[in-house]
Amino acid sequence: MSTTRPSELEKAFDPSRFEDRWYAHWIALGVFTARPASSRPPFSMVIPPPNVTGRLHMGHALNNTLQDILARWRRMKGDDVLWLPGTDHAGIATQMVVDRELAREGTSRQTLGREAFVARVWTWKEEYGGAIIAQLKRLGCSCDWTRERFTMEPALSRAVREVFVRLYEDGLIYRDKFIVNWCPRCRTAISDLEVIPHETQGHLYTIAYPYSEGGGAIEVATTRPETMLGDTGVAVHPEDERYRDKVGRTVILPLVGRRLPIVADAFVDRAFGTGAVKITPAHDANDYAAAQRTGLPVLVVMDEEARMNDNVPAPYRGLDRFEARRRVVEDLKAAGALRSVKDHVHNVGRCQRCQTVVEPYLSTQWFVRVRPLADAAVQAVADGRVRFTPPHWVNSYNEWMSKIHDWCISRQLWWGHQIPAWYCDACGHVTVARDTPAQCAACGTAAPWQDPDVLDTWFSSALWPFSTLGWPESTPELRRYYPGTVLLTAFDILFFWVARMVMMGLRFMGDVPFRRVYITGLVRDAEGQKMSKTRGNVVDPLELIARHGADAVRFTMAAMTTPGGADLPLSEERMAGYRAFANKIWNAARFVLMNLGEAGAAPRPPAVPARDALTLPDRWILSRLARLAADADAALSEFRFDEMANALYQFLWHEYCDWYLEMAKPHLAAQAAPADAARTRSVLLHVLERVLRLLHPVMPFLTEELWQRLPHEGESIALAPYPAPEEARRDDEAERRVALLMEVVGKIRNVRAELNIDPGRRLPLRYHASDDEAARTLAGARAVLITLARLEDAQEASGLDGLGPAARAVAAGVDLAVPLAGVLDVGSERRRLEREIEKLSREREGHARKLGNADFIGKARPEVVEKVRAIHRELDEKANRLRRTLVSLEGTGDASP
RNA sequence: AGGCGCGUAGCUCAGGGGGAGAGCGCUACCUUGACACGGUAGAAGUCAGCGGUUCAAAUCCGCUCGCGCCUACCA
Repeated sequence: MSTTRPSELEKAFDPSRFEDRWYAHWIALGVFTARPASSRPPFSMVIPPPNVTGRLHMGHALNNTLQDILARWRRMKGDDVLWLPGTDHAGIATQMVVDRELAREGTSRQTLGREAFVARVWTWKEEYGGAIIAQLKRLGCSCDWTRERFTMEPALSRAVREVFVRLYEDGLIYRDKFIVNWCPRCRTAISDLEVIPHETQGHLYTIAYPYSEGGGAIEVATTRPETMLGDTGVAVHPEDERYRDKVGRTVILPLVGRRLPIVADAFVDRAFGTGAVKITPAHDANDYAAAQRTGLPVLVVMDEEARMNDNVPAPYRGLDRFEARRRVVEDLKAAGALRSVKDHVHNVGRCQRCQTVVEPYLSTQWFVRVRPLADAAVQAVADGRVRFTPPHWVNSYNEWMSKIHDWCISRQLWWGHQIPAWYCDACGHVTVARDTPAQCAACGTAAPWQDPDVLDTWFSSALWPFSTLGWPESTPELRRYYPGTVLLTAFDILFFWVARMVMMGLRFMGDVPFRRVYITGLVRDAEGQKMSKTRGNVVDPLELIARHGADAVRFTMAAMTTPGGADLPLSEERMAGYRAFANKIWNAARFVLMNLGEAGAAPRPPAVPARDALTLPDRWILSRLARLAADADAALSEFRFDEMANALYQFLWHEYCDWYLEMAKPHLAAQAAPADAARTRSVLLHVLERVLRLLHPVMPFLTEELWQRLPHEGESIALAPYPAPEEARRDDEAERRVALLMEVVGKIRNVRAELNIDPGRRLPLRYHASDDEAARTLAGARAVLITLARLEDAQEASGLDGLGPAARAVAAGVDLAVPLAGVLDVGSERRRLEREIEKLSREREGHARKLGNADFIGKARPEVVEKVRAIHRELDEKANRLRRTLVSLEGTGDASP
């Protein structure tokens, strides 16, 4: 970095000129690198690992901005921050990407074979997989890139295997034949969470199954008539009078001719449909369970792509399930077995990834027995080892945990952690081991074959908080940074990820993976619609960064984050507003630099004098700064990103720029005393330098660029301390007196605007202060008053009668008059005063009512009563003074046109 | 079917027993040597509705009405 500081900034702020440069600077300095050997308190977070195939979307922009704010804030506060980044291998998504690539080349995964395919995926990952990492850097994320992790790298794969083996040995992982959610397009099992229910207009078909011995038929209802080909029974409720005598008899399955027993099982809802249910054990989870209970046989009638297999009559073999449905319905109709077809709205589960209708399918899979893990995870939240913000998410968490089913973790994919189980053809033994076994653990036969399936990507993500720190080794990092301080993510992966990390952390580390979970809402479009490719309303954060700068994007995310965790409707207008804010700061700094004089060349900021040597505005802005420093820090401590952002916005724009800079101007003018100017510069610089530091966690690039141009100590603002509030600078008197000054200026500006007086015209001011503090304030700030209100002079008078035509106003303890001989329109002035009196009276009314209520006087807290009295007194007194003015105005009509 | 959340200015949202707030937008005026990505002044609200508690309710409680979201094996 250059050590020279150009004294003048470009007129407009242009983030593209410096963002990349400062990011490189931070990396070169090692600002983001955690120091496990440091004696500072650790602060740690793991990034929610984005898919290695992923591109940065607004959700990433939101939660990584918030994490970065915390990381930079804690780092400046002196913590040893570890923000650990990385990506996950995204089994299905990545396999699909490479599948497509192969298809374009006219080949396929099957042609290549497994080993070559996996090698090909790695090649793809090396070439394209890191895109999102570069995008996070564009956002300014201060992750420790020296510790970047990937779920498929050897160390993390080892952790996955270790966990699998231990859970298996503890009986918490088992292999079983069960109905799973099967995606016929992805040709793999998926977990309950990956099935998205879609409300769908379908049909309820009622079909007659004739009794074998004749004498009518039993009617059953179904939404999936093609499954009848796999029926092995009919069930009724054991206490259903209608069917009591039918249990034990048999019916003939239409189109197939198979004889099906009628069984009794309490799962049947007597009120639904006909009260009799066809049982298709291999293609429905409830039916499978019922079949297990009643001993009905199980018949699989579809293949892995959901085409009817050879277990169905010849005409249906090879048909896709939906084609089979049409044919079955047609044939049933022709056979006279179809009794009715009714419109029926029901939920159809679709594959989260490809939208294909999920088929409940009987297959052999690996499962995690989650009940014991879930119970422990619920307990950890109940006793406060993990705290949620906002807290209402605990309800959802608990409810999900209480209804949880075993987790199907095997996937019929090639890209992922292959399941460490080996089968022996000789004796049938299953060997589950950390290392590839040379022989069967039971019979010693050589070379058992490994299960071809891989594990759910979320299985490895669940280990992320400790696998990334070196587990199962007890590394210094693991001992120092586990559990994490905070985990920050959106609510949509609360169950997928957060809940599972808590379970695994408790199981394998004996403690929760993080103390605090901060859950954000989802970023939506400006109309509040969820962003999706199909809607075409996806906003690319990188384009926003290009248009407004990373700092404006980040500030928007922070300012829009609500404490209730509500969704964020993204408004580009608002973002443009925050870019304007960045420009405002840029120009405030520009002003300061332009007025620096030789102080600009000093290596460090000049010291600010003690209170006695300061002007009222100096004392005021320093007091406001002290308050801001305390408020911003407190806000971040409570995850109130919005409050922190708004406090900074308010201070910088409306206090520092609107008032302090303006009040400083007369002190910097050529004719001002050198000492006066020097003191003013010291305050200007001091406040700016500190507020840049307070702002740095949200707007890292802009603050670095400006800070480097000011006199400063250190190599980066990212390494500068977060300013502690300077309690000694708190100054209630200065705040009170400047408030009066602002009120007086406001009144005069109001007079000017409402009486349509040329903004450039300098006005005379006469005032009468009825209390000593007000008199001292106005006299002491005469130059300021003249500048801010554009006056020609400001003179105190013992009374304001006899001035002739003058616009009049009142502030707290001060009467104001702007003599306007020859200009004042008495009619306008009268109307203006009447409006003002009216406003004051309306405000006064509510207070008067309270004071007239004996119960209020008697029961309200005394300080409240006193406050209401004071307000009432002030409003009353102001209104009275204006009324007297109004009366005196009646005598002066000379300037009326 | 259960659960959670939300209805405050035109829009997006803070606030949460004691003078209704912010940003953007809107109106009028203004290129004043930091900034027109700017300045000054202003208009704008039955705090969804009804009832209750309280001296006092936008705020606490109950009900109603709207709107979201999550969970669930209704064939």
